[in-house]
Amino acid sequence: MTPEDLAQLVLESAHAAIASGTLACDASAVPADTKVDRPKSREHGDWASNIAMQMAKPAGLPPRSIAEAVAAELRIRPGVAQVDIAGPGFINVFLEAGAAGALAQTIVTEGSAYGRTNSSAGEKINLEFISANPTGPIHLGHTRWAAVGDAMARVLEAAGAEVAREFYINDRGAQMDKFGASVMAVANGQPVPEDGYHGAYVHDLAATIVAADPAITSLPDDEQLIAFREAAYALQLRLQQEVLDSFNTHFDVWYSERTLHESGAVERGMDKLREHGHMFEQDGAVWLRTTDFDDDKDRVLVRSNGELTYFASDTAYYVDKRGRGFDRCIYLLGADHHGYVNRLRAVAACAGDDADRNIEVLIGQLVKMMKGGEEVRLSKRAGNIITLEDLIDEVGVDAARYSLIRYPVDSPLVLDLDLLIKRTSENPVFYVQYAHARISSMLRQAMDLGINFRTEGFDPAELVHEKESALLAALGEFPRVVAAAAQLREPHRVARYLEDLATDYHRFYDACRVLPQADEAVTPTVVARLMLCDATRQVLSNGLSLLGVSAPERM
RNA sequence: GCCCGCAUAGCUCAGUGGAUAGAGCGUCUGCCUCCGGAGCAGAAGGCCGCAGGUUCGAUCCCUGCUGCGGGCACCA
Repeated sequence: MTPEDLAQLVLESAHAAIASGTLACDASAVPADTKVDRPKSREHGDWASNIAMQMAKPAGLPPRSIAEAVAAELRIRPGVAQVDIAGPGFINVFLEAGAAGALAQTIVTEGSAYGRTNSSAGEKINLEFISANPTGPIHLGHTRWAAVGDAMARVLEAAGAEVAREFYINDRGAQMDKFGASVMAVANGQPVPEDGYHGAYVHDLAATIVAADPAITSLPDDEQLIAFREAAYALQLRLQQEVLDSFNTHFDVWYSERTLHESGAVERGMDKLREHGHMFEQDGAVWLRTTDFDDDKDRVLVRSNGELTYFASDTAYYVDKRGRGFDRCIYLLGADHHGYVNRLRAVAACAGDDADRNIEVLIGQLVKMMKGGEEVRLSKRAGNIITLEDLIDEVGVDAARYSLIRYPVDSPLVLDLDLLIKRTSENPVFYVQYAHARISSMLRQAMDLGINFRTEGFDPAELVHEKESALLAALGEFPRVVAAAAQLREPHRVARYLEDLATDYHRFYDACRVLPQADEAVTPTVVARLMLCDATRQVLSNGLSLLGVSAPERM
């Protein structure tokens, strides 16, 4: 029995108590939905319901008497072993061992599908993250979203949402020219312009480009600038894509700002805004009156010199996303962009959308790296910027992703590189992966011993040990953890859950012998415990997969 | 000045209205003739920043204050 099944029984019981007259109130006092929680202390039961407190006010009855009436109905429901009332009106439920234990087989049968729900079904989400300029490597400022954004997409999909991961390429405007000029200067042995790009990577780009096309430096300056700009753009973009691929972060759409302009999307976006009457002209510029919707000041779309602002592209891009059928456009931005939140929301409102529904801007605080007790400021590769590639080289993909994902994004993050390369319990990713490897090892041995627990008569009622029922309860929570992580846009919940699950497993392992020793027989207990182990392994694997972290069978 | 976020154990941090507020590290004490000790059990350690409010009940929601971080372009 899953916790969701039990919650249904609780609702059923409440309605039954009213129908039979033992609970003297209207059926409308029963909430439409309810859930059961794991009590902090196991002595309180396997699961607890607070439905009596929820109903107290609408029913106009004391919570304890409601609890008594609901409990009486619950007691006669199948799978329920014992029901107690405690404190102000908690209903504590003990499940029959067979009902609780059956979950192990359910999980093994469902396999990688266990944990998937349709709690976010029907949502069509555009998830934009990173969107680094193609003028340099993916750096530390992008890494948090590279991991969290990707995990969020996976979690949303597991909750049934349709998700497009999108990367917006700012390949237009003055910065691109400065980028091209910088590479060109280096290639010609000249100093990089003051306002250009000075990273060491510019030298690598120049060298690669000249090696591929030695004649490039013989072109006239104006042609050469364009040639370098385009070659460097293509090369740098490919490098970004490669490093993100190696980081297990894959995008469905790489959206070029240039194509936005070439396709007429900018004009269409402006038309849409004009249509809703929030555009105006002043001082020779065209403005969007974002102050109609909570922005601090109005924003310029077309400068007095006739050039389109970056903001004009942003608005067009938003309108374009909506035109492609996404009803939720999620933006993942760094804290240094938090000033954009109100203006982006205002854009949605100016386009006639609901800023609370159609657009969501999530802000992540910044990331620092520490090593040897000091902040890391220098990159091996790029000179003055720490790159994602540096981080991967330093600690590996799994440790990097996991440690970036396991914290909520709304507080600043400090990565301790010394800790992340440690293969000890100080490093949570190894703690979780170790549990998976440990179980995998045991299952291999079971196979060597010829124990086929999947086909050998599983009796769920064997799983009666306190540590076994604690583990089962934890396993039962996985689907709702994933659903909550999706709904709240907080993939770190999955990581924290996995750490708790690993702890519950290790406790079980410590208390309960699984495999038969020496010449002992294969008992029903052995079979049942192996099923429980495999169920745990499956959930650890499913959870790690949602984070884009590997689940090793040996380590 | 205005806007956003944060404040929980010595340190790094979980905990989106429920029972005795948790984990890791650090400190102290135990557990491998036995399935992976990369593990487990226990001890010590707290004005959940301060003050009000809402609630049967607040670390959680609201207001004010204090402290810290970030942001306020006809830049990209």
